[in-house]
Amino acid sequence: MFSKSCEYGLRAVIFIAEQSTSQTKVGLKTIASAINSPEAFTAKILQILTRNNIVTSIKGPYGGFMIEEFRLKEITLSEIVQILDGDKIYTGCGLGLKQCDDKSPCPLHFKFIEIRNDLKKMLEENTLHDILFTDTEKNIFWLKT
Amino acid sequence: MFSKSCEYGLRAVIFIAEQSTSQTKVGLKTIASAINSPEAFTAKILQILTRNNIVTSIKGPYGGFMIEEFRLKEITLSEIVQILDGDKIYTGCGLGLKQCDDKSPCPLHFKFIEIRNDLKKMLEENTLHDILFTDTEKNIFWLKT
DNA sequence: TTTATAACGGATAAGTTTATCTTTTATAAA
DNA sequence: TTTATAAAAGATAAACTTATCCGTTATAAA
Repeated sequence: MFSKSCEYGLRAVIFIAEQSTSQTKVGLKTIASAINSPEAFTAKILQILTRNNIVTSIKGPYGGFMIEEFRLKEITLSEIVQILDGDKIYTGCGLGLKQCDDKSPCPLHFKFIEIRNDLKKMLEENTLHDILFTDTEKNIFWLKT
Repeated sequence: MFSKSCEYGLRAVIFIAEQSTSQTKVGLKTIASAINSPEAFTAKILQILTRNNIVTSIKGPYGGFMIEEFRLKEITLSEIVQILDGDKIYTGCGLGLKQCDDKSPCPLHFKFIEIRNDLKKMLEENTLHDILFTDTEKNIFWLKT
């Protein structure tokens, strides 16, 4: 569904968001080991997310990554996916055709948009805050592994 | 969503299916140019689909690819996708976690399976016959381009 | 039986994504 | 101000996907 970059990126952001709720800034090593991702590669992804104002980075000793609290209710999963994977997941034809739309649809077109719109809607509707505070206890598990 | 291989494969199969309804066997060149895909690469994909009994191939002069009529109502999009892309699209976690399931779900788990199940259902419910004979006139367009 | 045709199969190349390494830049604390 | 620390940035490598090339095999028609 998503690229590796995007998967790591989502995991990293969710982890950082979790920590940020207790004002805790986290470093790269901590993040990578928590979400089980390759460190250097994760660093690259975090750079992109920093440039795109999803996370805030602080250099130097006691530095690390964080997300400002008020941002938790603003940032949607959709934004993160768009930054890391572009919008091919939203706009592309299921069969990879360039000239496929409502007017001249491929054989799968209408069946596809339905599902894609659901995905899009889900990603747009869920902010980091939603992810952290729905399901309460369940969603911490993956930090432990 | 799908890999290039899978996109080309789906297009090729749908095209061959279309031609097969009028007992017409089609060659590689015809297929590749009809669906606008690289010839040699498409050949590889058709080999896989032949080995997996999706299409039937006939070698030699007047040879080509076809799908037996009774198979049109048996072959689902799901089968084709599984052969070409495996089942990562059905089974993988949205965040790429290995240990993610109903028992210990990642933060996106339940929101994800819903959409993935819809996709799965759609692919499983649609046979080649369905693709060819719903939407009638609309679905021929892409042969012309 | 020979010839031409078209799919098959193996090897190889190009392109992209994933991943690592090394140097630079910023900054907090001594 | 110096030192240690941690992110940023650039270069490079490994792995995978996409794509092409070429010799082999099967087969229909002459």
